[in-house]
Amino acid sequence: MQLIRNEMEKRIVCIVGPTACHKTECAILLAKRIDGEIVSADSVQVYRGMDIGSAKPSLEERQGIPHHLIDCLPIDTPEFSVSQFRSMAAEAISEIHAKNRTPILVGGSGLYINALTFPLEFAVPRNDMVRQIVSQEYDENPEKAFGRLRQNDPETAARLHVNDKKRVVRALEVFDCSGKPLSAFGNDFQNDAGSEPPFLPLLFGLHMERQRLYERINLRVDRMMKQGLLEEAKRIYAMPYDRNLPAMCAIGYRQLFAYLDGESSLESAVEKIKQESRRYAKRQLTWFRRDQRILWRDVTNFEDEKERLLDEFTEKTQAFMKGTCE
RNA sequence: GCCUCGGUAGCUCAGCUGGUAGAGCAAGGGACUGAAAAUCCCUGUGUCGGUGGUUCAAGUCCACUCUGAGGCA
Repeated sequence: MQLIRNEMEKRIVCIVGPTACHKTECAILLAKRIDGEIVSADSVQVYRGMDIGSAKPSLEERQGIPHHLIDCLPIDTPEFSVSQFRSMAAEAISEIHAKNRTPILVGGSGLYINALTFPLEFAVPRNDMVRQIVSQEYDENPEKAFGRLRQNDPETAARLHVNDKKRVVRALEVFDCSGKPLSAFGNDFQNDAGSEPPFLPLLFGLHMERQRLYERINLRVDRMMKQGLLEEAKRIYAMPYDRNLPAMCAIGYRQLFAYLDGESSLESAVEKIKQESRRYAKRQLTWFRRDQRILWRDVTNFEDEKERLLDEFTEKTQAFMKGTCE
């Protein structure tokens, strides 16, 4: 009995997909129908002050539905990462469960979704000192550094490319800190090794015709500019933040900072934002496409079909939460 | 009407004296384990404007033709 109860408490609904694909609206509509609360899985919406560029839903758009993991960090947070996201999101989800409501995890940061739905360990915390040493080692001779990885962690080396500095350095950092290869931590989200994931997800994926998606992205960027994205970027630009902070690299802001630096025209910065957003959407699709758990729905004609779509999502969610699905 | 220079990948263009075409950008696909809106890898067949001709062989030479830009009358 206790077992079943715990099982129930681990269930969450997820809505994933590329940027500008109606995830936000869909999640809010679903939340209203099933008495849910929304947990954002978005690596930029966590930052306060990055509202327009990260496409945060306004209070009005949220329609009274509680949103978690939005606006919970200042921009100059140097070390926010997946594992912190996971513990904060896990806490939010538990609170929602405790209220007997349904958590709806929605967002486009694929790794964040996986951190909550696959048994990833993140066992070895980041170590800046070691990372710096290894990074230097890599800069001096990438081939040699990669050779050392191949020797100590052939499995991870086989997965990575020499040029992928971030990952090669991180893998060596893990080895140097723990004495164990990264691959020995045995968490693999392609075919999990049998250990328990933090939560049991029902995954809905939204997609649409590529051309339509790109149109929507372009239009949304234009709308953001009208809503004052430049002013928002200026406000952040005026602060003495380190340009290498994760938040400062976000699409929309980075390109406008380049404009404010005098490196490009405003027009070309806006074009760049659109292009980078389109490429981002493509990468998101690549990420989510390989996830066999996702139930995909075409939302090319979202406006016409949303009632029917929501009916289906509602029904599937209710069955899933009761445990009669699967 | 005449002269000149163009028309080659989605775009901008290379292609020497004939041997069935290649760069940049765009685009597409993939990877992803404490930076993930980040980071990295892979991918170039296209009526060489059209028709005919010369040639063993034509993007390349010739003729005609369509079309764009500029110049001269």
